[in-house]
Amino acid sequence: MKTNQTTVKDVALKAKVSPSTVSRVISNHPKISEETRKRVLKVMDDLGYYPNAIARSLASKKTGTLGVILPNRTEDLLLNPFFPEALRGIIKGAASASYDVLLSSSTEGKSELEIVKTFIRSSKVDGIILMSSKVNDECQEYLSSIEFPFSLIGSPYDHKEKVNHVDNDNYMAAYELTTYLSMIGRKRIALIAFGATKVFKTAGISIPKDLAIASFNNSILSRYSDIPLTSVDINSFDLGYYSVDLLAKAINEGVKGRKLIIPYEIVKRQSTEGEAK
Amino acid sequence: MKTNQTTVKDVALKAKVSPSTVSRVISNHPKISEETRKRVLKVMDDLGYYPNAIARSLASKKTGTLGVILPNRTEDLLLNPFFPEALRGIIKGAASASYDVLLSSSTEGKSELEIVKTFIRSSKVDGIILMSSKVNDECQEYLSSIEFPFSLIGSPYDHKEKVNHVDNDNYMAAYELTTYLSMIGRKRIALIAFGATKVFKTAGISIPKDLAIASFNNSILSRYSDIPLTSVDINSFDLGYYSVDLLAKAINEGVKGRKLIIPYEIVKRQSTEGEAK
DNA sequence: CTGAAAGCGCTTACAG
DNA sequence: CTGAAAGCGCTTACAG
Repeated sequence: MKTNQTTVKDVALKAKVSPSTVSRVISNHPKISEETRKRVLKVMDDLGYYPNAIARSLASKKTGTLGVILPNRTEDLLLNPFFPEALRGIIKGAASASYDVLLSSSTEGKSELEIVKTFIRSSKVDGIILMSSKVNDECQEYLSSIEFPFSLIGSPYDHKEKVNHVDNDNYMAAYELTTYLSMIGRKRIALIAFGATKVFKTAGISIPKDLAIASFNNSILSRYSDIPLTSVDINSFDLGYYSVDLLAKAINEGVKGRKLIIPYEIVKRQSTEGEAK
Repeated sequence: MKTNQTTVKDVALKAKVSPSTVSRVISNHPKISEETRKRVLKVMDDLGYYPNAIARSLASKKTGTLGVILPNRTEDLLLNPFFPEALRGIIKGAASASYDVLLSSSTEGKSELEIVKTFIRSSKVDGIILMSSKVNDECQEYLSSIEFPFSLIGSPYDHKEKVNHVDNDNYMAAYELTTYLSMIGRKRIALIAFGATKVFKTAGISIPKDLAIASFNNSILSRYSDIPLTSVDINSFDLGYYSVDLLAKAINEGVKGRKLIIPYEIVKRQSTEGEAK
């Protein structure tokens, strides 16, 4: 491994300026003459210089990193396309806002709250994204109480007026779905558990003839299921992407209590085809 | 937000020792008397002190962070259970080895190699995990050339003797699967693309009567598919988990070219049931 | 076993 | 527009 990385000092020396000036060029300070900027940039390039992020963090008290806590349960991560998709959105959003993403998940030994606290107390992140809202969520509580920048995917269980969050209009989605089902002549409408299609199949109930089925979240399963399921696509990628947007605003502008509604989309498939018999 | 965090200095003052001693207590230095250790620990607790990870990194040149680069393609992330599962394994392994995980993915603007370089040059990570091996992988090439600690999930495309990697014995798995299929009387065996079951269904070919199908990777789809697919479970979680193990050894002991074989498991399901007709 | 001192590589008021 | 100086919060030889 190569050691002795080149530093601002090396660049300063070779460019015949002070380290302060090099630093200002790095951070795109406006009051640098075009001439010196170019010269410094050239030297940086010649020397293959790249700023040390850790040193920058320590001096500037900004880490350029966002903390994300993943759920610990396998099923959630695997069966639910929300997590990988939202994570993709977060990574993308973070990249476009020049942030890195620090990931963790609760373990046997550590609760989500403990991870959040560790992230913050060790000064590793500028802000935190909570990927799922829970009732009595201690993370929401804690982050609110110390006023640490964070944003939430989902609906805050409390203090809605203070918590930044992105969400779908689930009420409207359910309403629209119900309306659609009743419009095609369906009378009895219920919300059920995944896996139900197999049960119905075993019980000799035909879908969509005897029973129309629709699901939330547009999972891969709804798409590739024996009978493709009508589903509400909640747009997980965007939920993730815009949660970063909100968090960045919370960090940089002190934004609080902002709410962003991500449009959903009802994807009609075979499971609700045709009229009721 | 609370500012002015308590520092080693505060602790030192109150515990009537030097900052050096506090630092040694933090890092569990062996040559500290039990007495002072206890005293310092008590003060740390009283003051709610928590070491600043950034400052530690800068001084010690260790970040306590592992870099992971995710693929950029949606399909991979969603359809392939490997990624979320392996990621879960990585996070778990990292947690148990006291590492954090820094995540990124290539974007339109940035290649995987550029991300790797940025991670390293900005001193943000101690090591890197490559989640998928590619032919002519420039990341493998680069990391090998600068001798930066990394481990690979999959088989190195080159320099096998130098690259730490975890992998399945895919050759053996394919062999075993083929043997199994031929044992149940199947004559013509082929490797096909996902989505094939629908095509066969449409074409009026019955599974497993006319055709037995088996798949690699034990995806959710194979489990919940109309006709559940026999599949090779490659144990993605373990692949992730042990890639961290290997990486930690690379970082701390300079281990190179170590290879770890993760056992696979053939999960027999309906798609290969019964004898050929 | 413990401390004083220097240093990690930046940033940022302050002054000019 | 630029520089000198102090500081961010730790760690680590070195010396005792």
